[in-house]
Amino acid sequence: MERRTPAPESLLGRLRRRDWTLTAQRRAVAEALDGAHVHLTADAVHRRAAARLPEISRATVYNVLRELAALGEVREMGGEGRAKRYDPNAVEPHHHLRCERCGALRDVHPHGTNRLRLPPGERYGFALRGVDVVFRGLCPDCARAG
Amino acid sequence: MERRTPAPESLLGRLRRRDWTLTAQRRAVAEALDGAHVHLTADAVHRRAAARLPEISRATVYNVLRELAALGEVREMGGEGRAKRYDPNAVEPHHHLRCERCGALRDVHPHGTNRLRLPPGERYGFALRGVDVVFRGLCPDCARAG
DNA sequence: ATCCAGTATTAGACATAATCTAATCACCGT
DNA sequence: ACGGTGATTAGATTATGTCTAATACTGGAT
Ligand SMILES: [Mn+2]
Ligand SMILES: [Mn+2]
Ligand SMILES: [Zn+2]
Ligand SMILES: [Zn+2]
Repeated sequence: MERRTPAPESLLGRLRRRDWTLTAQRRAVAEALDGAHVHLTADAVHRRAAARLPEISRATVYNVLRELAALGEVREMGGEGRAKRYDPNAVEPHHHLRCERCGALRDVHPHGTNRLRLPPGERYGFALRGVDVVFRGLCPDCARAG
Repeated sequence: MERRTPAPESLLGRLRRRDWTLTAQRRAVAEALDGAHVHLTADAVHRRAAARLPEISRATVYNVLRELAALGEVREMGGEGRAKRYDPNAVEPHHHLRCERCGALRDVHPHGTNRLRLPPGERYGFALRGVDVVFRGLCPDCARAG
């Protein structure tokens, strides 16, 4: 019998509970972001949001993404040289698997992350807040393409 | 008695052994990069290189950094914020500790990295090439500053 | 030493991602 | 309706990185 975590509440659901004005534009952005394994660029979010709300501006999409990241509701991920990607899955802790060629990201839950320790001599006085693990590789599409 | 790994050969030393034309510009870039815990942006590399060789162009710095990364002599790191950073320490495997506020990076050698495993069901057909571990926190300077 | 072919370097144009600015708009309480 | 607050907007601006086509340099052959 497999243990299943209950499906986490959607981003939009979490936002409704917040004291945060939920405008049409902000709803469109939240809906564009939602889903599993979704790690869109700001530009892709804008395309999706504009499909529902054609007059939404690029500036608003950037504004809203920045605010959601500041609120801790989405995770902003530096795209290894490409555009940043936005991860709506900020509730369930997880790590990532990234294609070195096309930048595609998958959510993963690797074993052994709780064993990671920084030796005392290598803390350099930092106040630690977390650790990110990124597996690198080639996705099936890119492996075929060379 | 502490076990010490022998000091790894410098980037410049490794490059001399390569079949790779070592021009004045390339030497200036390699010297700008060299050192422990050094993770400079392309722009910072250019400033340092230009201090020695004032006529070196931005294009050349970008060209050389790209080539060194392709040769595997420096590691190109997507700098969670904006500009990529270049790590001359490509020989000794290591991971990083990053300040979430100012972006400062230190080299670290955490325990437990060899225990990291991706469950078979989460490989998504990727050909794995490695794993990066980044500890996040606040450096002493930023902790003081708020 | 000179020449040549291939390579490296260069300035500046171009491209892309992201932010900023200042004007306008929408919503809410009165 | 009015006014104030905050959200949205187009477009300018900044930051980072790539590309192009002309020039300079390098190393080998003679
Ligand atoms: Mn994710
Ligand atoms: Mn490093
Ligand atoms: Zn790929
Ligand atoms: Zn810091």
